[in-house]
Formats: sequence, structure tokens, C-alpha cells
Amino acid sequence: MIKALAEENRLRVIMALRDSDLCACQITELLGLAPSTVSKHMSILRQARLVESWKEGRWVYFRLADGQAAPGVRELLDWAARWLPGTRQIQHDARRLTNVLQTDREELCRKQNQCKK
Amino acid sequence: MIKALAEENRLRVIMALRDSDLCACQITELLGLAPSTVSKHMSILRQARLVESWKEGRWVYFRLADGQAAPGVRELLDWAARWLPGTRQIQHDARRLTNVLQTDREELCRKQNQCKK
DNA sequence: TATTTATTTCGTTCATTGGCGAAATATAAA
DNA sequence: TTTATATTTCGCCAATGAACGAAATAAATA
Repeated sequence: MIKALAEENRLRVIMALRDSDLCACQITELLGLAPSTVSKHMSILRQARLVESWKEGRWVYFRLADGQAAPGVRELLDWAARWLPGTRQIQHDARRLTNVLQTDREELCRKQNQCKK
Repeated sequence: MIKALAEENRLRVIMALRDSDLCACQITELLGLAPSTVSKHMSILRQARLVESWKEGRWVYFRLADGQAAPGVRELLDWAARWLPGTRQIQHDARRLTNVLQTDREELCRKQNQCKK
């Protein structure tokens, strides 16, 4: 559980999910990583029961773990929320997230899956 | 800071230090690792400001970070104390620690530095 | 001062992990 | 059913990190 949180990109996702639930392509856009990499990160976070996911059509959504979280998860997430938002990266993500949320998801996915630069 | 805590042996040390301050050779005995390895771990914990150390003669002692801890450290240690002692390994360490504390430190060091098995 | 000894630093090895692209999977649309 | 597309799985490579022993350092003792 701590290991899952002890990676910068995963921590960024956790902080972003405090603001709103996100779909995979939105997280991919926020982190600026390959979709396959993000998928791996999310699977680690899910295994650690820090996040939950569900499917809606072709999209997969993620949210912070809620009811069925392992003991201590809620408290650890609260700790993170209280002490980490000061980070430069996290603040930058928060601003960036508002843009990502306004972008059409289909457009995000197109960009991510077509342009293998 | 989270990375420092996200390693099993370092976490074991942190939990052990809740019971009492320890010198390097006692930690080495508890973990069953080479002295040089333990030294590295402790340096990581110190850099993360989770522990403090001081010297008494030839021995180096460690304690959990106190006054000059970075913001959030105290709360993270409290979280760990509340949610982690259930672990098998931690419980075993706690029992083991009482034995280690009763052993003469010079004897511990002799064993650790001579018998490179 | 020379020696012993507790700890740290350094260099090396091995295992783990994050990253990517290609291929596979699953779901919606044509 | 066929095609398009969002996500995951797989295989690989590079970077990181944990472990050790040998050598260096620091502090007490002879």
C-alpha cells in the first residue's frame, strides 16, 4: 500500500482523483505517459485498493477507494491530502486538470493512440 | 519521505524505534543484515527526516524524528503506528527486540564484524 | 602513539520496477 | 458481422535500488 503510493506519477493520480473521478485517457493526458504505462500504474493502485474502477461503455473510470478500502487506506489518503498539495508538481497538475476536463475525451484518445510520435 | 517508508526493512526499524531508541548494532541484529546495509538504510531514513541520530563514544544511536521533523512526518509516523503493528513481521520483531536489548552491545558488534560467514 | 573496534563509504552484483511499442481484448458503431 | 477504438497484456530495455565485502573513518583503549 505504501509502495503503491511511493511513486511520483501514482501519487499525482491520487491527488488528482481528489478533485474528480477520471477516465483512463484523462489520466494519461495529465501524466503525459503512454497509455500502457498508465494502465499499469492504475492496476497497481487498484491492487493496493487505493482506487476503484468501473467501466462505462468503452471508457474505464477511476475514483479514490471508498467503502471497501483496506483498513488504513482512508487515513493514508487523508494524510496525503493534508500534507502533499504544497508540491509544485501537484499544484501544476491541479491547474492542468481543469483544461483536460474541458477537452473532449474522444479527442484525447485519438491523440494518444494515433500519434505514436 | 514516503519512499523512505516504503521498504520493508526500513519500516521494521521505524516500528522498533517506537519502543526504544536503538544503537546501530542493535538494529543490525534485529534486521539480520550486514552492518553496511543497515547503515545505508538508516542514512535514507535520516535524509527523509524520519529519524535522528547522535553519537555516544563509539556507538551511534537512533530515535524517531522529533522536534525538527519535516512537516507531516509526525502524522505519518502516527499513521504507521496505528495501522501497521498487526503485521506478522512487526510483531515478531517486537518480541525479538526484548532479547536484543538484553544482549551486551559489544557482543553484538563482535558477532557482526568478525563472523563474515 | 599505536591498536582495537563501531560505523560509514565505496564499488559491484543482482533483482525490481518504470517506461515504451506491438499485439491482444473488449465494447460500440457501421 | 465487420470495423473502429479505448484499454490492457506482453515482451523488452534502461534505470533504480538493495545487498554484500573491502577499505576508509572515527573514537576509545592500551
